Amino acid sequence: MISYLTELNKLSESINKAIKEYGIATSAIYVGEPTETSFGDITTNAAFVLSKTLRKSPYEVAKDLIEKIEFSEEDIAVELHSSGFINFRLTDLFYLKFLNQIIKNQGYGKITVPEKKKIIIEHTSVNPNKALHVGHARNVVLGDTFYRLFKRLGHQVTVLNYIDDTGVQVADLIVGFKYLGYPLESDEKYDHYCGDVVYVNANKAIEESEALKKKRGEVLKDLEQGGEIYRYARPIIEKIVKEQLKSAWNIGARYDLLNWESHFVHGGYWKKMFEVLKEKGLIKFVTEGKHKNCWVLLDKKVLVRSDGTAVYTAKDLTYAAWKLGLIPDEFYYSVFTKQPDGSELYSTSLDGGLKGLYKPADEAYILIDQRQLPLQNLIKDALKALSASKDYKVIAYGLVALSKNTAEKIVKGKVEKEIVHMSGRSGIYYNLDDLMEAIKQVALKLINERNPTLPEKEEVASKIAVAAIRYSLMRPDLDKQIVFDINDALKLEGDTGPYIQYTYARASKILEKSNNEVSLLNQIKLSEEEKRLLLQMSKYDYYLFKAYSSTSVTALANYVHELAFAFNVFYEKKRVLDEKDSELKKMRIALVYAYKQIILDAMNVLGLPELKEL
RNA sequence: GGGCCCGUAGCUCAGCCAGGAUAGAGCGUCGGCCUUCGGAGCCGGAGGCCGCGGGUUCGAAUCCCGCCGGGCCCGCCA
Repeated sequence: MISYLTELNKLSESINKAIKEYGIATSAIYVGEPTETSFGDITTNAAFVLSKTLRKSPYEVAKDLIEKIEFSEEDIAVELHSSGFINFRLTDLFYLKFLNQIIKNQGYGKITVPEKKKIIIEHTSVNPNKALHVGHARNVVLGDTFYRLFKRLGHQVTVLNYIDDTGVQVADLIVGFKYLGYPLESDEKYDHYCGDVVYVNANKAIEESEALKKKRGEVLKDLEQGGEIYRYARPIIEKIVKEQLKSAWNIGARYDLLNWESHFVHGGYWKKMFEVLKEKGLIKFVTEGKHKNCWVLLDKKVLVRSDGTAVYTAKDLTYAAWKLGLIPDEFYYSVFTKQPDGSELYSTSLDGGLKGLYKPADEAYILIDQRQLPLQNLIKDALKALSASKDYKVIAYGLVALSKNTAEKIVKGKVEKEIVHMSGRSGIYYNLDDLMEAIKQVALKLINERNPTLPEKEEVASKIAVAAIRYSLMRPDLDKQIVFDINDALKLEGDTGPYIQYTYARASKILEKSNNEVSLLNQIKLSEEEKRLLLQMSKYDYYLFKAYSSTSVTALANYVHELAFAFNVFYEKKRVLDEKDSELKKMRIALVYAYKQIILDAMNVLGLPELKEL
């Protein structure tokens, strides 16, 4: 394998080896990208770190150290900077080998972690009583992107979606249908109808009526017990889930398994969990104080009330433990539906189907918004105490709120606050399907202006919308709150998903016109733009691993944008097809070919749909 | 009362984890590139006490402490 990362690792090793000759225990030696590209491709601050103990200037140390570092001069050139940084540059020969490798492999090649793991990732998990809004979309996009990343790195990944079909939100909806007379059918998309009309109004009515509150309590109890009302509700819920899935599929997501909360409840999983917790001494029965007669987890959180019923966190904990195989799996599994990517989506079941379909995971990831972090960390601590070898990983992200502007459009009136939080209950949210449609219309308009003869405009516009939505939701750092503004969301220029798709289309067009005549190179002569593009291309694996080890796709998305930018600069400055020098032309075709392979690979990881033309 | 996150250009954000070389993008703005392998592009200009104060250090946007501003969480609820 020839890549930036492999060269970086080799250098890092040999720098550390060279430092050992000084007999100094090293810590925090940086070997990596320099702050500015003009300094080189790889840099190290080793001389600064050593200068303290050696009592010499960084430059003096670097001058000496540089002689001790071993590397292949074929691939790397070294430079000593007057500041004391040692900078390395990849050579033309390195790039020649790198290009040929891609041409031979017809792609970047295998990028595999040293240790393949069984990973479970849970995302989406939206209450099945309404449509997905842009806040849920952040969860779906991040979850699906991590799934794609793990998969790309060679892990065995299972994607779960948890359906809370026994909660209050569903109970509200059922009250609306059963006692408030809302019709069971509608011409509207069903999840929109249920969320926008039935749930919002039912909730309002329930809050205002003690009698309805009592009814809701009965519904809730029946859902838990799997009685008559549960059987009435089940088909309604399934219909909503199917619509929610469509919205998620539309932006490129897929799942392996639906976990129904009712199956955990009716299957008695909490009782099993309770026994495990008791046996390991993680929960204690409290005999006095404010938690008298309750069972408390890790001296922090009540899990069983004084009346003997379990709190919601108990269900969360049970589910988490099940993922890691800490309680036995007694479910049956059956096919719920077929997905657009051709795969089958399974569902848990209590009566009939396959058994033991899913093996416990080594690592279980869950995507949550920041508000749930304290609770999920508690679960993480509890699981750690149950089994040290298993890893429960929480990926928390900032909330998606609405800008004042956008909120005013939804409530159709004045809004005081600069930022408005979405709320399914009060009907303040921007639905994902609506966003898709709005961006699609903008894209369609652009296509009609710029490329009116393009075939399958609708489909192309959809793919542009997917790229725009996914990129904008994965690009900000996880910690950052996103203030969603519809006017900003409709912009398709600059640092966006479509920008990246566009460079792929440009590369595809050139290759198509060259009749795809790509062949291995014997020599190489590179301009600044070409070298810069190749450098970016060689860094692909470096950023994939970085995204995995830091559990963040921000830097990866950023990198892909820079890669696309490097291609655009090359494209502006150098001609490919009308280049007179045949060797140069051959080299540039190879370069474009390699770019296309890598950007496509990257787009697959980020879930940006491929477009040969737009 | 206790805790978490954010604060970098007019706006939206990278960079902070592993301190180091002139703090970078996008949008907007002003100007340039249609003799176009497709302009959803490229090039340039203007625009920064990196929230404030202190500390550590030869060196701080980055680490530590305090404050200010914004968002959020903390029930035997779900």
